[in-house]
Amino acid sequence: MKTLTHRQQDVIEFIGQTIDNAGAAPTLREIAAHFRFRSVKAAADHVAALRRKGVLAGPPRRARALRIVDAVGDWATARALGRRLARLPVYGTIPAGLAEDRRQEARGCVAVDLDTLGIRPTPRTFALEVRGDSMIGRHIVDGDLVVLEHGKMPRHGDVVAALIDNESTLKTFVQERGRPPCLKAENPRYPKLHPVGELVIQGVMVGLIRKVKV
Amino acid sequence: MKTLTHRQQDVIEFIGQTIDNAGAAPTLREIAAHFRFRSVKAAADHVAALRRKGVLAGPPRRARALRIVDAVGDWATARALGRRLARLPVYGTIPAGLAEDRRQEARGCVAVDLDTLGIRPTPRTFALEVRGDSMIGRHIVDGDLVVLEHGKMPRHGDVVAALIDNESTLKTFVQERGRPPCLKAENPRYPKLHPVGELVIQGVMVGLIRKVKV
DNA sequence: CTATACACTATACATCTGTATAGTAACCAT
DNA sequence: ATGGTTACTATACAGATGTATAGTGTATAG
Repeated sequence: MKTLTHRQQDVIEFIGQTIDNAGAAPTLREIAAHFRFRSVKAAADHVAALRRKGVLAGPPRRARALRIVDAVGDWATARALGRRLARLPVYGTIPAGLAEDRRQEARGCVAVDLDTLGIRPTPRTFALEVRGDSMIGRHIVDGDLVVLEHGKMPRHGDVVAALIDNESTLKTFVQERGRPPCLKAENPRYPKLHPVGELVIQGVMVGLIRKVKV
Repeated sequence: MKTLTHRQQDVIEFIGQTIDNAGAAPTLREIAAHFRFRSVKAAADHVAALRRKGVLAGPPRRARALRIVDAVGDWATARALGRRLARLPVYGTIPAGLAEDRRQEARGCVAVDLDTLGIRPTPRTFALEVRGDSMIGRHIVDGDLVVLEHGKMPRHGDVVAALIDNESTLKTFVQERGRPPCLKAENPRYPKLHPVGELVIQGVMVGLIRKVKV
């Protein structure tokens, strides 16, 4: 990675501070005003250079859309940006397609501390309210809120949400060598195996939230 | 606090998600596009209403400068999305006194959506990282984060944190009529009963957060 | 019935914002 | 000396953006 000049470090530090304080990146003119540039181009040049060096990102031509790339390096700005929260849609049952319009079928929302759950804020992350005790063997009980990530490759032993008979159910993903993958319910009272072929894996479990009834 | 309409909750939820995903608040036209408004004014009206109700802030006439009034502050109740969030201290083991100095011994912090967990934001609410499987019978496993409320009266069957041999352990609170209350471990491999008399109940479980190792 | 809040459509406008062109000046390596 | 990078000034412009005016329809409360 290319190193940043002193001036460039100043600029990216100001951008980071503005993001932390104001919640949004500064405009080029705000950068220019802060450093008393008489020309916006000076700020634009700096931002362009920082983009070129890979420490700034974001779509072009968009106001306040600058994002600081979390870089590892000497200059990495020590930004203590608190905890990152994501607001995930909660489903009672996941609609079949899991397309764009997820929000409309969502039952509500849950704010999740990403650092605590150790997950990245994928737009395809969602929560599912568990019904029944088919996963009691994995200590997932009725009423639990399971956080799932869509589009992730399930591995052997992962808990997944699958669409069975037009209903979302939690199952354990079983993949033994030389055999086709199956789904297993973690409760002796439930049918043990389902073929995976015709099924749709809607998400892989990454976390769980339980509310204790008081 | 004025309540938000359903539509307003949708709008602020979208704003929050955009901030989380893109790093910057959406413009009025982006909001309008997302909800398929044919007029920007619809989005402007919603934002104005959310500003009036105190859940949105930020300087006017500035692009992407919307901020959701932060709820993750200290113990002061605030709201994001009409949701109240609290930042709870996490302990590996609860210090004996459970006095003021909790933050210093705290291992970390977890932001919790109070509405999801259905708890009130008591300053005496905290989290405990579970070690061992003494509560496996209640489907609490090693590594789980148990949210507890201090000072609450435990009732029969509640899961409580108790100080035993200078260590915090989770137990089930047992109170049968005509007998003194006891503590019970939910694992046959553990001693079943403890007298309550000399013990200190440090908190009553109100919620649980599980992180799935990936 | 009237008034008020809500949820919009349609159009317009001043300003904000990113980007561009055309330079100046200092420094550094070849 | 020559070309390249850095660090700016000055001016300009198209499109993005917040805000405003005018109006429609639908609830809900007094």
